[in-house]
Amino acid sequence: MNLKELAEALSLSPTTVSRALNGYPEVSESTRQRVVAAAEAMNYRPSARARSLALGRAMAIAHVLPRSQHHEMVNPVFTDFIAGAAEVYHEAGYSMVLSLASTTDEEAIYRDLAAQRSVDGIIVHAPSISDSRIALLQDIGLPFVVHGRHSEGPQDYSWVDVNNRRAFGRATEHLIDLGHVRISLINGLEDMDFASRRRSGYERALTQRGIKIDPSIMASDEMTETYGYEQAKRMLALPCPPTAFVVSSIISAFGIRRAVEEAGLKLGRDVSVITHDDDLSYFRNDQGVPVFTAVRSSVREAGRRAADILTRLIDNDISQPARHLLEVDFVLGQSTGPVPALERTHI
Amino acid sequence: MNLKELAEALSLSPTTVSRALNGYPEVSESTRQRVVAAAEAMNYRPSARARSLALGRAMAIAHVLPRSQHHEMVNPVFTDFIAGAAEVYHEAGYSMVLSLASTTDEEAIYRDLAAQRSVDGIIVHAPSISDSRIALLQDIGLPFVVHGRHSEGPQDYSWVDVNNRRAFGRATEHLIDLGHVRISLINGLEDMDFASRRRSGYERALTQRGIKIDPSIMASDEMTETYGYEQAKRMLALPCPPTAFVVSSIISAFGIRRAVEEAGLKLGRDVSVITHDDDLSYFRNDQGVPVFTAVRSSVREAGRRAADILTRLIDNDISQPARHLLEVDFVLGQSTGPVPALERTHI
DNA sequence: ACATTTTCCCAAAGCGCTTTGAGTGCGCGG
DNA sequence: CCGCGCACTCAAAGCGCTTTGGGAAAATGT
Repeated sequence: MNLKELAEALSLSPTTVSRALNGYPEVSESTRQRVVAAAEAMNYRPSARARSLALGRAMAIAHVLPRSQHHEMVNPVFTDFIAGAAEVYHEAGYSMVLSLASTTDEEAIYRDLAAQRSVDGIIVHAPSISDSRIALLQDIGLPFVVHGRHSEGPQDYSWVDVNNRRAFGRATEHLIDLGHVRISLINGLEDMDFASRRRSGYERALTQRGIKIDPSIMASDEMTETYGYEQAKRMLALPCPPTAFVVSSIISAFGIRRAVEEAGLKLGRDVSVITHDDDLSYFRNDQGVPVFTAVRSSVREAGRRAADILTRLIDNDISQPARHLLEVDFVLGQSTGPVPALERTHI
Repeated sequence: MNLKELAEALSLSPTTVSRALNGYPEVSESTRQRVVAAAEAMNYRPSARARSLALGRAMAIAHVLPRSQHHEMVNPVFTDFIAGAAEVYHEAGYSMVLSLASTTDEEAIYRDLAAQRSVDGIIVHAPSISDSRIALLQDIGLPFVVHGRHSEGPQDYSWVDVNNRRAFGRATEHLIDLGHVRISLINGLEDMDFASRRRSGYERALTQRGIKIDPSIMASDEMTETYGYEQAKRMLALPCPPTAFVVSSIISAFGIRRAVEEAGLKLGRDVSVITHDDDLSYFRNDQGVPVFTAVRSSVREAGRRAADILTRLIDNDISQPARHLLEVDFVLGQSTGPVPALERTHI
């Protein structure tokens, strides 16, 4: 069923039918209703391909997810980010196309997307510290919004990010307030911008309070459960083990929890943990007293914001780049407590 | 840069350029190379929209993810499934479009996708026991592959599924072999087909070994960490608590682990757990001796298989519906052991 | 030398929609 | 009764590509 057939069935011209369906004033209300009813009855939908060809708009937005070459994994926070973004797209009539990119063919993928004109805009995920994609996209001239930021390179672009530096600063300070000195950082991959900001917040807090930064209790990798476990296990076996951990992901925090308990210690008493909490739908940390003390920021909300900005950018509702810095909630859970008395003497 | 401009730049007709780029034999090798080189140099890519309009193929595949109304959550196993599927699509030149559907507008979404001809095929996720989408899609006539199956309704469709019944039968039998009698089932949502099959495997094993099925130690819900925790906590407080759990998701298994340890018990000694393990990239359960004894089947592999079947279906490489039943690996981990002596006398 | 393939290239139509520019038929005032 | 504006409707062009059906030049056969 295409427009022409529908028009014939109605004894109208395609022009009139098209105008009727798109609500143009040139067509009388009575025929408009007739057309709409017929379209409904015959289950007619305009072909998205033809429509977007004529309109010059794809009504689609691409999400390019980097696939880490180490574990070939896709970061699970994307499900929630995407769920948030999808709400906005659905509302605005956009569809979402997903590309997984190994860092090698990434540039080619962006160029293709732009040259093929198959999408109207792009959401950039997981920017690294000096991410070449941003300059590339500016060069290409396709609207885009970054989930996160990059520290080095052009700054006049739209992004939605968490105040990572402050969040990890606060987390670290809180642990210091509780008397902890040996505070470990279990962070994401070193070249990710968010990881670098978190480390900077952590280091600044330590330095300000006169605590020396100790690389032997800092780690950086893909944030899996196993990673958290292994690092915690290793560090707890050190001659002078950490009494607290600041962690970049609740998933790794679970791994730390496992290592702590395996060592016969108790979370919140013998060892404290503060984690970043993306408020993942399948890892809610908000029932009663949360399991983990956490700095929390909903990644789903970030998805909504990013999608909202991007659709506006495409519609030319806004011309200036929009930045959105989300502050975290500091939620007190069961995983933190004062440094054990025994340790205090250690200092 | 479009085809016409490129053709003009080369002093050739659009026809010839198109044929050259698509490797038709009617154009001489020398001009073909000239065209390809120019296209490369001028960074020309055919417009996907125009191409698919002319070709009648969208070169796109839709994944429709149901969004549960309870928690508005998107099942995190999708990231891995999608990662697997994306590998195949990339190879075959397809792009992937994602739709999140609340169960209410689901039917409309499928009809739209079909009528708009914006995709060439669909992957159906998370089928319920009698899933109306399958009959709907057959009716519409769009190629599709189901990740999972449905038990009631038409059977002549393509699917990729895990042998859930056997997997959970084996898991349950293993626990019985270890002397367990009070075996709990922590399952997914009741109306999901996979959950029903798993329950059936569990119940059959119990029945065959003469153990009564006890609904008070069976639960069914969205498989979050919290859910596992809460159910385990509740059940461990029963007058006659379970000594073992069969669990549908490693995420919930972590919740159970938390409840077990909070109760001062030890996994694998006091309480046994066997979980289904999708081999998620961020929850690897395969380092050294796995944390959990598990029935494992890579959901990423399932994604690859489903995508492979779908692309073949679209290309008419296969005409018959293809079914693919994946068997699980039974991996022995640290979370299982013989029933505690104390409990044995309980029987 | 001419007829006949073969090789290479092109003009034009068509995919299904939107949109421009141009009619129709109607009621209205003069 | 005529001409004008208004309210509707339509034919046709265009979006950027593929593909059909030729056609001219070059290569081959006799």
